[in-house]
Order: sequence, then structure tokens, then C-alpha cells
Amino acid sequence: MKLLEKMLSASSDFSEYFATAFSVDNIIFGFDEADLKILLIRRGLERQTPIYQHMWALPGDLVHPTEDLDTAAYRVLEELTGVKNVYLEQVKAFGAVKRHPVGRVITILYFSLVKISRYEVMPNSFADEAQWHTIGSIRQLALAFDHNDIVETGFNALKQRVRVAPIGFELLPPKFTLTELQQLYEAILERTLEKRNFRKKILSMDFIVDLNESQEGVAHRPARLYEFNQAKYEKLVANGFNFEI
Amino acid sequence: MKLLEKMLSASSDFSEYFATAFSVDNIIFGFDEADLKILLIRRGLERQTPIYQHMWALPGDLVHPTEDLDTAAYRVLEELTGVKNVYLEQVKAFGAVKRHPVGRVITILYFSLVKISRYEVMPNSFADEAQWHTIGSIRQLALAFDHNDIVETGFNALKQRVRVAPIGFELLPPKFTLTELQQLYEAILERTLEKRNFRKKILSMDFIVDLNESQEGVAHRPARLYEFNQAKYEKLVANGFNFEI
DNA sequence: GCAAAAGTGTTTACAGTACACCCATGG
DNA sequence: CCATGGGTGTACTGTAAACACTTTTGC
Repeated sequence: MKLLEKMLSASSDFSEYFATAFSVDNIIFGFDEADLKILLIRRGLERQTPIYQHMWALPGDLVHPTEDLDTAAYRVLEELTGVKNVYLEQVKAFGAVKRHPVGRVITILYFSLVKISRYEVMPNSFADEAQWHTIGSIRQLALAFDHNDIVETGFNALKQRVRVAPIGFELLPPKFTLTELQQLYEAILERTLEKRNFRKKILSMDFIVDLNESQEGVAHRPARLYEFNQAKYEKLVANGFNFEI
Repeated sequence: MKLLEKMLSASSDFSEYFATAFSVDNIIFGFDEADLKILLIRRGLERQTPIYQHMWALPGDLVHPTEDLDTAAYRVLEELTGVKNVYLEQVKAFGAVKRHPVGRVITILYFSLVKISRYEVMPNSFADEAQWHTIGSIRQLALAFDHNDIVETGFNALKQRVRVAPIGFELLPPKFTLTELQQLYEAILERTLEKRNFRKKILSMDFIVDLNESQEGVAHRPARLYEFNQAKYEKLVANGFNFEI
């Protein structure tokens, strides 16, 4: 039975099929002081339906009727963080019938990668309170809705993606040290990496370039600074290169 | 602005946010005579909205209000093919505002893998006409809606998945030869593989077992038959094994 | 001169790749 | 006996993994 077709052409009442809302949720990743963090909002208070009150949740919103999904996810991100030009990727849809206690709400999960240093939370624009949480601390929390499951799924998606695409750089400032890069990969992959092998591998890929600059003001030998070179990377990909960590 | 929350709690009219339908579409893969094929339906005729008439499209339907997404995808599959216990996996959501000419319809894409030998199309139950198409021939066709894009996305998802999970077996009969398995991987990956190396690699993984049986009635040396052993595979995974082709 | 992190090379083992011939069966 | 696809081994190459010490700076 082709419900969609009937609905759109026949005169029968298919309004029940429109009794579903859909939203986007966004796992916003940041990297700070060797920790991978996720931006959560605390459910409040004046503006929201009184369910899951005071609990932490992923930022999200309904999708406007004339808005693409990616646009909606991007809007949520921008309203919350104020940043633009951010890496954003869809993960998947969550649509269990009872996942929202008030009605049927299907949500499309995204993750985004922001340079945490550049960013300021704007708590009064969107959420009553917003805060970065490590993945470890989130696992100790009961989040609103099915957001614990959703976070695990999104984190796994990041783990997979980071192995085949050079997106980790989106989480670092434009100039970074190899130690920072290694700590980032360790945080995402949740395991330690061997320093010499990591450096060999990363440098052999030939799309991060040595800036011939050094850290300043550190109480030890200053590290060299590098940057990611998108053009070099794309040239390699065009020639059949395959990124793997 | 937390639209979802306002909508559910306030008395304002948010009905425009319910003016969106959502559906599932399913890329049903089968493997037959060394070709990877996708089951398409021809848009017809009596039952459907007169758009994209006579064009080929992916099978899909609206999601019922009290139905999980996976269930809906499974239902589409079962109504069309009659088969059960089939591998099914969500790919992603497609939600461009204008992707459906009649209204806003967000669709969740799935792919499923069926053993083509076991299956009979039931054209009178669901679609006016259903037919297997090779990926090559689909690329020559203009499909309805944005289904050409969707097919490419879904096919790429299969390509990725098959490299890290042993799901190829879902497309083969329970007993298969190594040549059939190789042809399957060649069809999915769209490249040739070297016979000796392929066999070494597959057999070294140790979860396909030699049945000590042979093909019958072939006009050449009969091939040995193998089967996939799920229990062995899971044991390996539990011990930290990682499948790769 | 000491604390702290940066930086660097070599060896070993394993997996990927390339490659060509004999075997078993039906007709 | 011929046509057809089935089945096998070896050498080479490159990448992954394991591993410990020296260097540079600030204080």
C-alpha cells in the first residue's frame, strides 16, 4: 500500500501521517587540554516543556518547513556557539516510536567539529545553560531522551570517520604541534599511540606542513608548529591516495 | 528558539511543522550471475500520484505513525519481495526541501541484502512492476525524484561496509564457492581481485568453512562448497579480530 | 643543573602483491 | 582429447610495530 501516494493524491484523511515532527540533534565536538569534549545544554527552565527538567541534552531543534536538514543542523550549531564555517556531517536518523514522551519525533543526528579556542558559548541565545563535557563524564550521566544512545552512536561515527578522512584538524587551531595532534587522535580513538610511529605516519602523508615556527612561553623545549594543507591533501586524493590512521 | 518545545507546550499554531511527511526508501541488493543488482519498481499507473510516471524508482513508503523506522523499511522489503530475515541497515536521511515535487517529504534510506535465488517478486502486492537492474544500467537511467543520487550514496555505503563487516554472505546462497564469493566482492568493489590472494585472505579469516562438498552438473572441475559460520566470526570479533578485505 | 616535553632511527615481523601452471570434470 | 573453470606456492616489497635515548628550553 503506497501510503505516500494515496495521501498526496486521494481525498482520504491522512492527517495522522503528519502527526509526526522531526528535528535535528547535533553532537558538537571540541578538543581542549588533551580532552575530547561534547557541548551539552541543560534542559530548563522557563522556555521548555517540563520534561527531563534540569537534565543535560544534546542541542537540537525542529527543522523548519522550508529548511534543508543540513541547514537546520548548522543553524542549531550557530545559534549555540556563534561559530561559522564548521565541519558538519550527518550520522543517521533515530525514529523509535516512543523516543520522545510527548509525541512522535524523529530526529536526524549530526556531528560537528569546532575549534574550541575560537568559540564562546552564548547561553542566553538558545539554552539556559551550555557546557562542555568529556565523553567519560557523559557516560556517567543520564541524559534526556535517548541521548545517551545517540551520543555513543555519534562518537562511534567520529571514530570511524577519523580513520579514513583527515577531519581531525577541524578540532585543532590552525597551527598545532604534533603532540597536540597525537593527543587528539588518542582521545578520539580512546587508545594510546606510539609517538615515533605516529609522527612517521602523519608526516609521510605529506599534507601537514612544517611552518618553521615554534611554541613560545612553554617551560620546556618548544615544539614545532604545523598546519594542515587542504590543497595538498586534495591533490593526493585526486591521485588515488587513501588516508588511514 | 526551541521550536519543538514551544510547539509541544504552548498553544500557538505549529501545524506548519507537521506539514512534512517522511518515508523510507530501500535499496534492495541482490547478486545473480556475477552481477550485483538493485530492485526497482516502475512508477505507475493506477495507484500513484501522476508524477514521474513510468519511471523507475526505489521501493519506499510512508512510515506509519506507530511504526519504528527499521520496521517500516522491513515492511517495504517484505511486501515487495516476500522474504524475511534479511540484512537491513540504515544509511542516512535525505531531506532537501524540494526533493519531492508535491510536498516536503524527508526520506530515510536503507539498504538490504537478499539472497536472490530465494526470492520471487510479487508485482501485484505493491508495485505495478518490479525488476532487478544492474548498477551499470541504473547509471544510464533517469530515476524518479532524487533516486539517482540516493542510489549512489547507498551503493557507496555498501562498498564501505563490506570492507569492515562480513555482510557479503547475505547476498549468497548458504553454500557457495570461493569463485562466487570473489565475483561478489568484485561486483561490489567495482574492481578485479587476484584469485590466489583473495582465497588466501578469505580462508585466513577462518570463519568460512569447507563443507567437503562439491558442485554438481558443471562442465568443468567442480568447485568446493563453503559456508559462512556466524559463531566462528563472533568468537573472532570478541577476541579483537578486525575484518578487512 | 634539573625538570619537562620534543624529537629522532633501526630492527623485526607480517601482510599485501605479483605472478603461472597443473588439476578435475563433462562432453 | 579438448574446453572450462578450479585450485595452488613462492618470492618480493612495503608497511606496522616495538623500542630508548638525546635535545632544547625555562626556571
